[in-house]
Amino acid sequence: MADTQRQRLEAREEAILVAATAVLGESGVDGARMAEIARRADVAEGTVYLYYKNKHDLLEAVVDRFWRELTLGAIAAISDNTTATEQLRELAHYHLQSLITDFKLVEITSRAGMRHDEPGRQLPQVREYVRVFDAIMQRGINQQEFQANTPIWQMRDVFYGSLEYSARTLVLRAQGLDKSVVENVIGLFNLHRVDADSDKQPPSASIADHDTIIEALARIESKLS
Amino acid sequence: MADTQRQRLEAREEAILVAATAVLGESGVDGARMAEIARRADVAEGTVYLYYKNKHDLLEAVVDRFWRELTLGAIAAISDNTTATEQLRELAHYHLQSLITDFKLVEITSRAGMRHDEPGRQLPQVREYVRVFDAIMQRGINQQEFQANTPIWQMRDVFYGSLEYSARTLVLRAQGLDKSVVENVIGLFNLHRVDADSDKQPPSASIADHDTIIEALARIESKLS
DNA sequence: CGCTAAAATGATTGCGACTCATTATTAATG
DNA sequence: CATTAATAATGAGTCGCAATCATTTTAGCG
Repeated sequence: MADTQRQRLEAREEAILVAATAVLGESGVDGARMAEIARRADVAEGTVYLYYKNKHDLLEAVVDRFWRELTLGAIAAISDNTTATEQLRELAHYHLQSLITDFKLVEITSRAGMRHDEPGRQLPQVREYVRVFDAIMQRGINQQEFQANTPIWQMRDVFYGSLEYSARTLVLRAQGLDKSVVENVIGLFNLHRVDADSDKQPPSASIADHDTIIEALARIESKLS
Repeated sequence: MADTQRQRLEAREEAILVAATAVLGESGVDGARMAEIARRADVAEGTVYLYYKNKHDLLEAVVDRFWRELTLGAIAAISDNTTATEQLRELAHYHLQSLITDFKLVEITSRAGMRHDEPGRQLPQVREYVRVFDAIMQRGINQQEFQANTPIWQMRDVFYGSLEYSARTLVLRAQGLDKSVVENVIGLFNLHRVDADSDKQPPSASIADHDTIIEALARIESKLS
């Protein structure tokens, strides 16, 4: 049947993509050999080029899929009936965890977006991914949970920038996910609320996380009145 | 004279580095040809390899010099007799401006640090550069201008992460430096302004208890709205 | 000068991405 | 089924470029 034929083609394309993801993850972009990818996908080297124009194209496809799945995961990780702040916390936690787990693919991503003629370029699927943040933030602003005095794009850059740099640090130190990072980043967006109550802010603690608790209590307390 | 000889060698090395910086900036890492670099430095292709082991080595040297100069610029950009907050503002301004101006070299930097075996790796000179932030922040904490409840490395990641992402956005939109970004980032650090009476606090509970508390607080908070 | 070591050269090599003439497979048709 | 056209797959061969190295040039010194 024509249907089976089509499925076989899709299966081949998929096999190549899977093989490419594995090899790129293991060896990095420069270390990855097209011959090795073809071998693992169980196709001839020339066949790869029937499905992907060149190595960079294949790289983009791998990265694209990664972020598409990450987007789905992010949406799934967010509870429906909760505050924007809590959703932001869930997103931050999911994002940081993902970055740490697949940091190599994150690095490869920046590689895929590099074109000497168009600096700073982001892949479409990455742009799609960050919309998750935008949606939460917009809702938080609409419901006056967040203040709208800073443009969303700036908050987005703070959010993703902080988390990526934090992930890099944690990966570098071979630490796992550090929840205090998440709380710290979330805290950045509660700035103004906490500030309003700052006159009764207690002295600092020697342990960083301690303040996280105090701040959460402050937020809760402010909501009760 | 031996002195003249040495100077000639250094001049050659310098010429190669300058040529490499130009070509890499114009064509990107993959687009840059060693032959072109040699040509511009007015040496034979083989000569380049007397000074730099290979292309990646040359790339690292270019990036290394860039960040060394940036470090000097940052130190110069900071006033001596002012508050830590103001110094932070000056640093943020200088950093963002530099990132925008030389964004290509920033992208190339991440490329230079990529090694498939050691993810997240940062070049030594970049590590040196971020010390400028650390010094300011440490002083701010010592003088109780900032609170010490968040580890410096987390603040550093917030600072540089936010600014790099913001720079990317601004470059992408072909906007120039946006001072509101600087103010926004600085604002993040005024969050935890210290109150006059910051004294000792008892150490926190065990990690297990701590996480339980955080999660319980999150649940409670989410139910309040 | 002549001699030696250091420096520079560029033709040559090796590797790996990509091509393309050839072969194999599938679908269509009588 | 046999025949044929169209589509898919192959892998030996091409080509571009980083890196090498046998050869030549230059510098230092008595």
